[in-house]
Order: sequence, then structure tokens, then C-alpha cells
Amino acid sequence: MTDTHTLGDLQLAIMRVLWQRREAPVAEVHEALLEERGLAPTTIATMLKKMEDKGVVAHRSEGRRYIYRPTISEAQVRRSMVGELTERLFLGDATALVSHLLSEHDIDADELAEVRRLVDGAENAAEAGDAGGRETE
Amino acid sequence: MTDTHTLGDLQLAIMRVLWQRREAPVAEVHEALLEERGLAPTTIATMLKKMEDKGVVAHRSEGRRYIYRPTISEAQVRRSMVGELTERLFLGDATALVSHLLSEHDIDADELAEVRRLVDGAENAAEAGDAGGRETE
DNA sequence: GCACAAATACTACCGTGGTAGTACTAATGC
DNA sequence: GCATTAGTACTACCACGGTAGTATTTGTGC
Repeated sequence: MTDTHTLGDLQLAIMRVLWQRREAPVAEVHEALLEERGLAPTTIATMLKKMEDKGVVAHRSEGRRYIYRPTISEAQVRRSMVGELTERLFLGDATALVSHLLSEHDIDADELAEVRRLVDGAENAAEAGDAGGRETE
Repeated sequence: MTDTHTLGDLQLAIMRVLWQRREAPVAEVHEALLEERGLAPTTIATMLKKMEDKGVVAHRSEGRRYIYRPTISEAQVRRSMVGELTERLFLGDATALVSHLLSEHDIDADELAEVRRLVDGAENAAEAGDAGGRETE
């Protein structure tokens, strides 16, 4: 479990479409990405097949059409990918990543306040009955 | 400029060695990574050459040996890669990444306090004369 | 001077993301 | 019923990270 679902750029774009619509036929995914990417329909179809092999999407048939749907959540992908980056780049130290974000101006003054709120929220969550935690999923 | 220096896992491991030592011959890099990876010396040499083509390291000769040194800083690589992930996964919203980190238990209670300190620090830095900033490095 | 060792150069191969042409199949229009 | 069209299947290719064997060069010891 908890396979390392690392997705490429196009794969993520496709997933975003599927996450948004719950499910969609190839043509719809293609159409949704046409503007920002201008890819051939076969490219999308091929990618979807590769993604199915990989286990991140599944399909059902409706006439000749394949209706694809995601089999993993956006949160899972984020966990995987952020986790991997944190490992690779900060030797697993997530706090170091936050530190980087704050010091590299990736987060401006306005957002700083937001982050502060998030920290407060996380602290409260921790205080509340999260003792023994470990049931995420 | 600000090319997108995305490095693979081995490449990062190699860079870490070079960042640590300022410069090092192939054999030394190989030796440094032998325990944790057990790779052939030629693998390191090949990778270093690829990395030189890519522009992230450079070498000078010393007798028959090549002494490699990084041409980009760890901070630059972090900026590139964190930036890319933020773009790919959170549509550029760095705050969303922090939010993810906080809500996915990647940051425990102890670290939360640390993060709070970092936020304070960033706020002060912003208040102080950081107008026009951009001389990190 | 010659054999051996060290070090780089070359070449090769796999996996995977990305991209797409072409082939095949099945529904549809007339 | 046959031609067109939509839609998937196959196949192919490139780039690149990763991994390493083999060839070549050159310095060193005796």
C-alpha cells in the first residue's frame, strides 16, 4: 500500500480533470485540456491507458467509449509527491521545507497571516483528541 | 536564467556530496555514496558527465583525474524543484502546500512551534527593509 | 620498456513520461 | 449494405534518469 504515486505533468492535468468531474470519457478529457495544451486525442488516450496500467485510473465501457475515473485521490497524490520531494530535498524534514517556503519569498505577507491561522488550527487539532493518532485514511 | 534545475535522486545525492566538499574527484564521490547506494564507479562518472552537459556541475583536470564542483547552489535547486512541485500540485499556491504539510501530519507538535517561530521571523523580515529584496545568495 | 592499475570515454540498455501516427473496429448515414 | 466517422489499440520515438560493461589512455612500479 501507499505506493509511491508520482505523476508527471500531463498525468496530473488529466487527473485534475477526472477529479473535478468524477469520471469522463477520453474525448472530454481531451477537450478539457485542448486549450492549455493542444494535444492530439490519441495522446490523451495513450496516457490514460498508461495511467490505467499504473493503477491510478480505471475505466468502464459505455458503447465504444471508455469512461475513465480516478482510483486515487488528490490528497493521496499530494501526500506521495510532497513526501517524496521532502525526502529527496530536505532529507525528510518537512519543517525545513516550510522554512524554505517562508525564506524564499514564496509566501508573501498576506499569506503569512493565513499560514499563522493554519498553524493555530493544526495546534488545536493536535491538542484535541488526536492522541494516539494514526488513523488517517 | 533561473533555468529549471530539476534533478533526479542520484543527481541530488551527488550534488549533496559536492556541496559539502566544494569539489571532489569522481572516486571520492563514488566512495561517499558507496555505502548508501552501492553503485559502480562508472555509474557515478557517467552521471557526472550527464550533469555537466546539463550545466549543474563543472570540472577541472588534475593529472588524469577530473575534479568536479557544483555550479548551482542547493538553494537554487530547492527553489527550482519546490517551485515546480508547487506549480504542478498546487497551481502555484505555496500556502496551499504549507496547509497540506500541516494537515497531513507531516509536521508534528514539536515542529509546529518551530514553524510558528519561522512565521514570526518571516513577518519581521517583511516589516524590516525588505522592500526590493532579491539578493539572496 | 613493459605490465598493471587507475581513470575517463564510449556505448548500451531499461523504465517511464510525453507525443502521436496508423491500424482496426464498430456505429451511423444514406 | 457500404462508406464515413468515431473511438480505441498498436506501435513507435524521443528525452532523460539510472546503471554499468568495455575500450582506451596514461601514469607507475620494477
